[in-house]
Amino acid sequence: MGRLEQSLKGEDVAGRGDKRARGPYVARMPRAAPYDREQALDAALALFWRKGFHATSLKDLEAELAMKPGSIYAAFHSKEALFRSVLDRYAERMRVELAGIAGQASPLGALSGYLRALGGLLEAGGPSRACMLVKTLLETNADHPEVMAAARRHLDAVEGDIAEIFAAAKRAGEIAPDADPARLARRVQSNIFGLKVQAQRETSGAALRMLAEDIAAEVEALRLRH
Amino acid sequence: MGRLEQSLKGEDVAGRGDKRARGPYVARMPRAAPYDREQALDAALALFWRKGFHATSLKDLEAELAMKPGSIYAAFHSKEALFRSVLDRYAERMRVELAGIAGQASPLGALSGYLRALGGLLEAGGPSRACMLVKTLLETNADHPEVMAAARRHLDAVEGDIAEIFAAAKRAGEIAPDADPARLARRVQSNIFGLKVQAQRETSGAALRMLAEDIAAEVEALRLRH
DNA sequence: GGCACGTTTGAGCGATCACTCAATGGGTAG
DNA sequence: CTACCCATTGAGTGATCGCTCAAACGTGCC
Repeated sequence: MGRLEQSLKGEDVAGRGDKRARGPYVARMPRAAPYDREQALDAALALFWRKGFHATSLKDLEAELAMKPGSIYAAFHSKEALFRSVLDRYAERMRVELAGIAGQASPLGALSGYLRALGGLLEAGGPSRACMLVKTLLETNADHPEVMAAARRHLDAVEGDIAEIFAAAKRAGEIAPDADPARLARRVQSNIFGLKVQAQRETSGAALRMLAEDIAAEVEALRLRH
Repeated sequence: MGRLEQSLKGEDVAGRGDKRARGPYVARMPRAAPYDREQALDAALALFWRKGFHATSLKDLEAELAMKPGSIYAAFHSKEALFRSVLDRYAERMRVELAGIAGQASPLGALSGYLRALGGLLEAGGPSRACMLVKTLLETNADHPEVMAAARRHLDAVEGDIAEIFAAAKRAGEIAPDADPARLARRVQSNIFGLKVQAQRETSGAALRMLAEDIAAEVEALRLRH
């Protein structure tokens, strides 16, 4: 189990009470948590994704999570740690999407379909059009090395997932046997980066759909003719 | 003269002394400014480009510009106004680069050469590998609407400049007469966005060069065969 | 009911934020 | 040289930052 999944499983279900050392384990039902950790993380995700790390204050989080500062710190340790948990959550969801593509009968077709669907990004509601990993990569500097490292690690993992799609396409005989999945993956990932930045500009939906169409066509062009 | 150029000319050369209303103009040589405005703007550009708007504090600026807070406010009015001046400066320099391409005998060749050269981004020193306009677009929210609007406006202008390159290529007979410069421009701009984000990840220089090669080849593929 | 336990609370901590203004001092005109 | 003018100074403004902790409180066990 990778670090990513591990942290997503939720570093002990109710992560509080880890400040003082405790005696031997006593079977006792602790008080039911009056907040829903999953729900709180989702709320934090929406907030951080929309506003970014620096522009999100604890006051914002208190309001969005409906938690007092003490509770937030007991549950998540610090603003930065909460952000990292949220970033893990975001990356994991993105990876689940991509893992579904590699499993399809036609990985290449599924990928181009996924890319074409990104053309509708402006219509889809959500905290932000841009990729949270990219936003984090661009706004983070040496002052928060662990956040930056986490973003890079997640981007590497996503790139690997895309490479796996191409590997599957190769196994299915959809693309040339000598194709380089890693290189193709980097190219596709760059295309997604670029498209999502364009979506953040809020240009016309038509322009975005054309762009997605171009990108999807580029992937389809890899398909071998029989 | 566009707003961009106007603001770059430097909203009155020594922008101070505009606080109190003055009497009729008196010909008098003011004291020579003990700081160099151009140099200060360059220093601010490097700092803001590297750290972003939110993560750059006035204290950082005081150190980098070697100016005291009062002087900074007298010269640039506010942190946000200084940032906008700096963003204008950045965009103008980018546009100068692009304008040089459209003027070449082979605009298409010059463009693909420019793109291929982006493969060396990791070796080139500089405040950041990523595009400052994109960084600003992604980190800015409704709290700073004018900054966000400025970033969008500059990105539109840059896209227009790239479209002009394709228009020039069309006039030179390099690409198909029915090619759509606007669509091609958006595609190339997205490619640049994606590549610069990849550069910010600090992946290997070899991978970046391959990516730049792929992007340049895509542009060259538009060339008509004779 | 009463005790023990641990979570939640929220006022408030010191630090830092963007920013101001009375005082300073260097330069020019006469 | 003296007088004046204005750009520069930098200590200090109130607000907000991320964060803490003693007190209040709800829950399960006896």
